[in-house]
Amino acid sequence: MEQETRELRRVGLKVTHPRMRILQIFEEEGVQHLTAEDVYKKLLAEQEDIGLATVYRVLTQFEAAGIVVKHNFEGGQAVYELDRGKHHDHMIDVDSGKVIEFVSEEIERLQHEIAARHGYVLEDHSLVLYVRPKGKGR
Amino acid sequence: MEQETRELRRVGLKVTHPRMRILQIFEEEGVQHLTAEDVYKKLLAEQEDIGLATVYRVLTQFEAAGIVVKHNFEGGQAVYELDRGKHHDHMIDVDSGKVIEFVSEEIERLQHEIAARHGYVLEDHSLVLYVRPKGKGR
DNA sequence: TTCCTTGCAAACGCTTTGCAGGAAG
DNA sequence: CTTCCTGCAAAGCGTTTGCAAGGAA
Repeated sequence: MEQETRELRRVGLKVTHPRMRILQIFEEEGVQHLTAEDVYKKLLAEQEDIGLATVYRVLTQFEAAGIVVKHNFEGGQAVYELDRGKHHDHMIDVDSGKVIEFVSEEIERLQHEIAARHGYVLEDHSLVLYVRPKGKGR
Repeated sequence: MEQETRELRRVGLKVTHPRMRILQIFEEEGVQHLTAEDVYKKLLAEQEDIGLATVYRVLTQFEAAGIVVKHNFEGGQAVYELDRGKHHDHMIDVDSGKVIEFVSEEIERLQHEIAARHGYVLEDHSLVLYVRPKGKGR
């Protein structure tokens, strides 16, 4: 409560009920990757009367403020996760839809190298591995 | 003409005018990455009376047939390119929107390694580097 | 003749926006 | 009290689909 209030003030957003509740949802244990609709449904389940449009607006503001990171994985819906500061890429289990995070300094390094080799500076990147549990053939 | 006809027959699609023209557009010199709308506009410019819905349908069929590969880069529109057999990833110049292709055996290898380390088999992946010309600060 | 394919317009799914009332500072 | 925020409904955008007419094999 205190923490969320400070976080919102820090990024210059008014401390409103919808923003507090949405921020809290992302800070719950075990919550990692949520679509706008996931957030909306969680709010409904908690008897909150917050519109889907507001969820989108708040998530967009959170993204601009660096509170949250947005990912455009395959399949329409964008996914959001709290920005905990440490960069990582994602692996998606195509059977279960589960999202696994990973970090590879080696790949990060190679990316910069490749960009440089072509006369560019790496600004950002998107890497997603689509995987299947070992042994469960297609 | 002959070539396209064979290609369509090979994948079991009837040889129709829209399919021929769309395939030809992708085989033009210098053409690499096109959105459905890019294709549609090129057809219009050539006085072809082919609907946008048909372009989408044909591209979807081409993708299923392995004639074309679809990419979901940032920003709404999907991008298609001819599948020339050799896998590669993409680098996007965020200033000009230019798309550059590259291959890194090293990164490919690391991806398999990372998936394996987590008990998975790599089925597919998506890697896009967002870059800016060296020396042109943000 | 028999499917497959096409163009059109309508429908779709996700996201954004205009507006008027309501809350935060 | 002023400005920002919200819910609602409508609009937007890229893509898909139902339908009846038209074309390939």
